[in-house]
Order: sequence, then C-alpha cells, then structure tokens
Amino acid sequence: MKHSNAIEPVSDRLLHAAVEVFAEYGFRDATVRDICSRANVNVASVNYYFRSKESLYTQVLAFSFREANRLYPQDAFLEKNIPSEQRLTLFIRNFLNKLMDDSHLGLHSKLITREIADPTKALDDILKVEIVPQINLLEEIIQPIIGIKADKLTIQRCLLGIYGQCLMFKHSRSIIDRLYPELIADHSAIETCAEHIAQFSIAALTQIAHQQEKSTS
Amino acid sequence: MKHSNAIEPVSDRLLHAAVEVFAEYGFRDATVRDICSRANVNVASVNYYFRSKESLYTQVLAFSFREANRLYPQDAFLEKNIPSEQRLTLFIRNFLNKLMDDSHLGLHSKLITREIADPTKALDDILKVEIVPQINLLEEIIQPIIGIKADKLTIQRCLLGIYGQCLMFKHSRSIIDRLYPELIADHSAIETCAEHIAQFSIAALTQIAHQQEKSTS
DNA sequence: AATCGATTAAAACAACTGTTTAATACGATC
DNA sequence: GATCGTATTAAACAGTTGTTTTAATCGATT
Repeated sequence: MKHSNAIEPVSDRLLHAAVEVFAEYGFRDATVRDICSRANVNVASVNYYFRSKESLYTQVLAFSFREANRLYPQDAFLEKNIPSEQRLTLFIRNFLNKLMDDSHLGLHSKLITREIADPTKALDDILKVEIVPQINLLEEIIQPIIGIKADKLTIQRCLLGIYGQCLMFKHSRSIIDRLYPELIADHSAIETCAEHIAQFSIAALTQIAHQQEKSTS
Repeated sequence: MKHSNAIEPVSDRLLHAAVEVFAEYGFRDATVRDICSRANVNVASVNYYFRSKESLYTQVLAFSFREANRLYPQDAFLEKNIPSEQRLTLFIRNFLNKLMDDSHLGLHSKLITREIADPTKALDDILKVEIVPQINLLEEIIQPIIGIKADKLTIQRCLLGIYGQCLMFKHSRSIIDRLYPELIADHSAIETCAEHIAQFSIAALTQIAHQQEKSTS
C-alpha cells in the first residue's frame, strides 16, 4: 500500500525532505529516521535509493546549488558594458537576496553556509564548482573600481570584506534576530541592507584607489 | 591510584579538556568520553563534578569569555581622548587578533563563533553579558565618525558591516585556508588585514557622513 | 585501628545512531 | 495465472551516546 502523497517518486521526496533536515540540523546532527519520516517512507529507503547518508548529503548539496542558481541567476551583472559600480550593486543585491531567502527553496543557502562554517568532505567540490567562479566574477567586477595598480593581496582583502558584510547576515543571523530584527524585517529592508553594503564598499574601494594612485605617483 | 599528572584538580582538567573538545566539535558532536579521556579521568566524572554535559558546556563558555577578555583586554581603546579613527583601528585589531588567536587559549573564539553560528540555550546569556557591551562600545566609537545626524538603522548596518569583515576570517576560515592562505600566514599578515579593515571602514564611514550632510542641508 | 565522607572505577543502562537483513507486496512480462 | 525483478516493510544489527549504579579506594578524624 503506497502512501497518500505518492505522486512524487520516493527518491525525490527523500531529496526534498533531506534538504530540510540537513539545513536545519547539519549533516552530523540530521538523522536518517527524521528524513524518512518527513518523506513518509521506510527507514531503509535512504540506503536503498542513495547508497548512504553521506552520499545523500552530497546529492542534496549539488541539488541545492542548482536550485539556488536557478532562482537567483547571475545574468544581470554579467554584462560588461554597464558601469562597474552598478554591477557591484547588482551582485551584492543578488547575493544577499539569495542568502536571506527564507522560502522553501531558500534552505539551500543555509546548507551552504553550514558547510562553510563546519566543513565535511563535500566542501572541496563545492569550492571548485560553485564558490571559486563566483569569487572570480566579483574580482572581475571590483578590479576596475580599485584600479589596475592594486596589490593582489589588497584585492583579496577587499573581496573578503565584501563577502564578510553579506555573510554576516547569514552566519550571525542568530544575533541579528535578537538585536536588530528591523534590519531584516521584510524584503525591502533586506534590499536596503544590500544597497548599504554596496555604497559602503564602493566608497571604500574608490578611497583605496585614490591612495594607490598617490603612493605610486 | 591517581593518574600521572595529578597536580591539577580533576574538575579543572575536565574544564580545560572540555574547552578543546567543544571548540573542535561543537556541543552536539563533542562526546563526554572524549573529554574524559583527554583529561585522564573516568567517564562518570563529568556527571559527578558538573551536573551534566550541558552544564559543563555552559561553564566552559563562561570560562572562555573570561579568558578571552583577560588575554585581549579592551583597555587601549576605552580612552575617549584619542581620535575616533584610531580608536576604531585599535578595536578592530584587538578583535581580529582575538578571533585569529590559534594558541591554546585561542580556542575560546572558536567556541563563541560556533555558538553564534549554531546557537544552543546558552546564547542568550552570552549576548547579554558579552556581546551587547562590545557592540555598544563599537557604536560609541563609530558614532563620531559617521556624524550625529546618522540614522539609527544606518549605524546598525555599519556596525554589522565592520563585524562582518572581521568575522569573515573566522566563519569562513575553511575557505580562506584553501584560497588565500597568505592573508593569514602569520601574525603580521593578520595585523595587515586588521589595518585594511580599519581603513576600508573609515573610508566608507566618512563617505556616508558626507552624504548625510548633503541630504540634510 | 575503625569509621566516615568524598572520590574514583568499572560496568551496565536505556536511548539513539546508520545500516543490513530477510520477508513480503507489487506490477509488468511471458 | 505463474514468474521475475523491483519496491517496500518490519525487524534486527552493531555501535555510540549521556547518564546511572554499585562497588572499591582513598584520606582524614575519632
């Protein structure tokens, strides 16, 4: 006797349930039984359809990245003929929206930041396929703002600074929820935060650019 | 028969071992048996000296904050007669050094950031006693830079931005280790990063201050 | 030397973990 | 309708977890 909501294949139900559970508890604290009960399937199904809990987790991560990129495509700021400042603003807005998406499919960013904060074996693959290309894109964007003469390490520090301002909203969500809930009350509030980070960073970057010019002239 | 290194009381050995294990694995994945074997005591000792694993964790967190504040006192930038920019620089340098301290006693910051990223019941106490005062101090420091007219929410966003740039080095350590290890190779490299964050932030803050003046005049 | 409270030790507890097994039910093919 | 591979189930497995129990040991006091 199949269960009530049997429209969706078992393996798909497992994958979706696993996204929820892994996002909520992390790989180590998520339990196979929890996943299976949410998917309304037997405990043995995880090992039947996916080889193991770990293999399921890997596939969940891959699926999450696909979904995140589907919902928040990076098309808008790929065009190189718009001003760098505007490209940076678009990039930050897109990234922050992706991070703060609390909808059903926004669990993906939780998974990823969890993986960064507490890496499993899966991190190295993620780095290569997803994170490095995104970082390279951001570097390409801020390069014209900061100037050609900029030190390589300086650029790296700027990159991390911009990422840090964004990721703060995810990694320290627990604190923001408790101290500054207004900042992330709704979508428009988050947009304002993105706008702020962009202006903050552009101001700093141009300032650094001026200093570079001075010191090398 | 007592064990070899019996100079230190059992409860102290347990506490120190617990700092290591909780920092490395987090509360949920740390095991009582691991802690006890590192402290060279029986498994039952945790429940004998501390009531439970959870109670031990609470005491470990409190101990860690005491140690962190002992090693990185906030005296230097408490004096209000030095320029705000310099106070901010000192604050950031102190904070980043505290975060990146990899020595034996630097495990404390690992514990704290872990607690922020994945809160237990203990977080609310930590917030009140340790984090809020530090945030208030930073707010007091940047207030003069950003100007009196600044919006309350704007100040909050700036606060988070500065914290985010610093915490990035802790929360996303796994990525920095893999992509930009030079940035945190040694103490002087970290100092340079602190200097960078300070300049980056000051540039942005003064820029915001100018914009505020324009829009309200 | 006997006694008492505090400490340590080994063992067992019950609950939970991921995984496996072995039996059953199903659905299509012959 | 029997047969065969697939899917599902309940049960059990072996390992680990935090905690408790019960007994042994120690050190000081009487």
